[in-house]
Formats: sequence, structure tokens, C-alpha cells
Amino acid sequence: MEQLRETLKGHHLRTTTCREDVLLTFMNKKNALSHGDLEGALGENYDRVTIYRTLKTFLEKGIIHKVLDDEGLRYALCSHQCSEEKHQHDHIHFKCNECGKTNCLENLHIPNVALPAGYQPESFNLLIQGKCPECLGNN
Amino acid sequence: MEQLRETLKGHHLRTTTCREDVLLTFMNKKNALSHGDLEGALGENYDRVTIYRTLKTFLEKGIIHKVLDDEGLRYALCSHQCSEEKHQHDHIHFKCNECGKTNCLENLHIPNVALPAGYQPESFNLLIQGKCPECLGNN
DNA sequence: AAAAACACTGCAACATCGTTGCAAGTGTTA
DNA sequence: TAACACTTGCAACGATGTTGCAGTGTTTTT
Ligand SMILES: [Mn+2]
Ligand SMILES: [Mn+2]
Ligand SMILES: [Zn+2]
Ligand SMILES: [Zn+2]
Repeated sequence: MEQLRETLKGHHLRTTTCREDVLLTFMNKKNALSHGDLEGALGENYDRVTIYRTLKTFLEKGIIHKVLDDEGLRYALCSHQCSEEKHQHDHIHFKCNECGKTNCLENLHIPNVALPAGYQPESFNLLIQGKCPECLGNN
Repeated sequence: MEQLRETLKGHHLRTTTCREDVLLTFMNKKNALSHGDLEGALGENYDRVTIYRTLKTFLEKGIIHKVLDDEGLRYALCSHQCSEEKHQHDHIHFKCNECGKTNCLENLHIPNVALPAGYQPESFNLLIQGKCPECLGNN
């Protein structure tokens, strides 16, 4: 609980109950969340628009990052110290086609790619889809 | 023009003007297109819904594939012989943050990744964002 | 302590995106 | 020709995302 405020303070954001709850939701569920997921979890307490704006703010401040998906955008916590200036990610995301959950594989890095001459890379997003360990166990 | 009908026939689809025009649009513009792009190009000739359905059909038949994006889904032609049964892609996509265009780098393959035990991969999507050769030239 | 400036939220209104059902039209098959 | 299957447009709807504004609460300044 106190850690939440630390995180917000650390990114120069005021502590509000909506921000605390959104942050808490990300920490409880460990997989990537869509706006709809958050609205489902917190929609009775906060307006849709407020949740959108909270996500936008968290993105800008480096608290969460986008997770590409084949059916809609999701978001996940930045584990390392991202800030408003530097938003660096090079880890892999895995989406299970069975349970539908998408997770950050934080310690699995995207391999280097030798781009053709003239391309200047700035950021990378690798999504691997398949079956997750849990779903493979239950069958 | 005749090649269009070949492609449609080859995937067991009737030749219709909408399908021809959508296919033609993909071949003319070389970058990945969103539904909105197609609606902008063909919207006066065909209903929005028809374009949605055409995209869905092309996806199922293996004529186009999804291209993940940080602001919305796009689609691009499958260059190799994808079919209704087998939809295999392992090439890299590049999105230019300057001009906004996303392209298939057909002959640049996604490197192998050693997933942790228990994960069963099925498909891969790698999007690299940065500046494209054209935009780097013009400045 | 009071005033001014700023930040956050909810609400309404709107725009875009995507899906579904149905009826009419067109092509294919028998 | 008659039956059938596929394709399209239209209408209606639901989901997703954005913007402006007014009310409230915080922070900063005087
Ligand atoms: Mn991640
Ligand atoms: Mn591609
Ligand atoms: Zn799973
Ligand atoms: Zn460019």
C-alpha cells in the first residue's frame, strides 16, 4: 500500500485513489491488461474516461508500457526504472491462445537483428503466441 | 488484372469487384493497411461492412496477414503461399515513426528464441519501430 | 491565512471501430 | 428453369476512444 505511493511520488504524480487502484490492479493480476479489463475491475468506482486518462498518464510517466496484441492493445507494468525521459524495453511478451493471457517474460530479451542499411531502429516489440505452461498442464 | 483473378481463384474465392479492388489496393500501396485506410480508398464504392468482411475472408484464406501495431491493427499481403490450412509467417515488420508507414521485411526472419520450459510457441510477431530509409534521407 | 494557479475527476457529447441480422441480388449447380 | 449457396448493402447496435467543460480538491504564491 505504501509502495504504491512511493511509485507515484517517484514519477511525480499525485496520489489519488483511482491511480492507486489501477496500480494495485496491475500488481495483483500479473498479466497484461486492456482498458476493458480495468473498466471491468474498477468501472463501478471510476469513470471510463478517468481510467483512459490514468493509463495515458502512466504511459507517459513510464509506469506502464504498451503490449502489442492481435486483437487489441494491452498494458503492463514497467519493471525496471522507466521514466518520462527514457522508456526502454527489450523483453519478450507471450500470449496464450488457450487462456488468452499475455505476460511479460522480463528476463527473456529480444535477440539482435541486422536490419538492412538505412533503417534506424528505436524500439522493439516481440509477441510470441502459443500455449502457456499452465494450460499445457491442464489437459 | 488477370493476376488478381488467379489469386482469388487459387484461394477458392469468387471474383467480385470489391475483392479485386481491395487486393489491388494492397498491391499498389506497398505498406500495411488498416481497415480505415481501405475505407478511405474504396469507401465510396463499397460499404464499410463489406470491406470488413473482405478482410476477414482474406485473412481466413491466407491472402493477407495481420500486422501488429501500437495504435491499431493493420494488414498486409502474404507473399508466400499461405492457405486456409497453413498460415506461416516469420518475417519482421518495420514501422517508421516519422511517416507512419509499416512494411513487411519479407526476407528478414525473426531469430530463434529459447523460451523457458513449458511454453509452446506457435506464431511470432516482431515489430521494430524507428526511422525508415526514405525519412532519413529527407532531412 | 487567503488568493491564485494548477491538477484531477465525472459527465455529456461525440467520433471511430467493429459486429450481427436480414433481405435483395448474383452466381453456381442440378 | 429451379434450387441452392455466396456476396453485398443497409440498419441497428455495441465497443472503443477522444474532447470540452464545470466542479472539486491540491499546491503554490502572496
Ligand atoms: Mn512487458
Ligand atoms: Mn508481413
Ligand atoms: Zn494459458
Ligand atoms: Zn518513414
